[in-house]
Amino acid sequence: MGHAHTSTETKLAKADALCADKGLSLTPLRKRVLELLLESGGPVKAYDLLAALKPDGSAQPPTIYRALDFLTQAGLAHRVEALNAYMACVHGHGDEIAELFICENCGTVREQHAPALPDHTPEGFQISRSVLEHYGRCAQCSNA
Amino acid sequence: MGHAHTSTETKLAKADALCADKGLSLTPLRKRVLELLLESGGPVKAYDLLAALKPDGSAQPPTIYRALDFLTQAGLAHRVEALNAYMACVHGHGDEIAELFICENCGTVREQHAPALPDHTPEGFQISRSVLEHYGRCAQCSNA
DNA sequence: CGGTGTTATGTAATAATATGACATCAAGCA
DNA sequence: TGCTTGATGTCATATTATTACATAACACCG
Repeated sequence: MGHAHTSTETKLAKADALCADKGLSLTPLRKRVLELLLESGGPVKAYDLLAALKPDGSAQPPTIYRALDFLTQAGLAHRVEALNAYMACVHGHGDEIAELFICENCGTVREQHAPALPDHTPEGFQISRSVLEHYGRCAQCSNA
Repeated sequence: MGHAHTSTETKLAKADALCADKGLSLTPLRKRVLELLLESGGPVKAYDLLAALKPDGSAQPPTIYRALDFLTQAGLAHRVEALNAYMACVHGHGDEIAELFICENCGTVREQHAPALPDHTPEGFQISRSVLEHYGRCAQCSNA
């Protein structure tokens, strides 16, 4: 099978399994939002998802924010803080944090695990969530 | 003098010097905003700054956003991405990035330089700005 | 001195992002 | 059946940020 590009369906199936494991319910709505994120392949704005979900404009903001909350809690999506956007997260990071490289020119995002960030945590501080994002220009756009 | 707590005025003077160096102009308005940030000692929301600036409500949003843009460009303040807030940055980080530890309970933020983050930068990616923020509970609040 | 360009600020309007509150619905189960 | 719980629908509104254009301040040059 190689390591090539996993299909959206496969990823959705994985998400199903993962939710089943954790006792979470990946409802049709939530699954559809995840699918939209996967199809996009990059960060997507909440209101764009909302529009994609119901092109007639009939869906209200809480719909999408709730789905996104669920997906981020479940570890199936990240919020890209500095873009106010969201993206699918296919690889379950265990406790490792996601490290994002975001091209300000073309908008592509490269994601990787950030293994073993050196620890400067103040004595006694309990981390619940970490954000590590880099902005700049990707190789393509640097050359242009 | 010890290393104890540097006064706001001292920090403002430093900011003046720093701007002079770089050929930037720390106007009264910008300086006042920096002062407000310094006085607060923590992250402050844009609209709160706006209110503090002109308690009569006469100041408009662009006023504060422009000042904040200037300060962040000048390296005198950071935007705390995941809070949509801003805080003064007294120590000029050279090229090192700021690492923030943000207590979700009491709202305090501890800032440090993040020396030598291990480099996972994709080949050719040019970083212009990095965000490293940790959310959780500080020592005080963990115990409580 | 007057004109001209540049940077900073003022002001009005509106866009973009996000949440609160309450109603409804569907599934599981006492 | 009726109750409880979790999910979704819907309306209203709060919060955060930008666009566009007007004015002011100030240096520079003729």
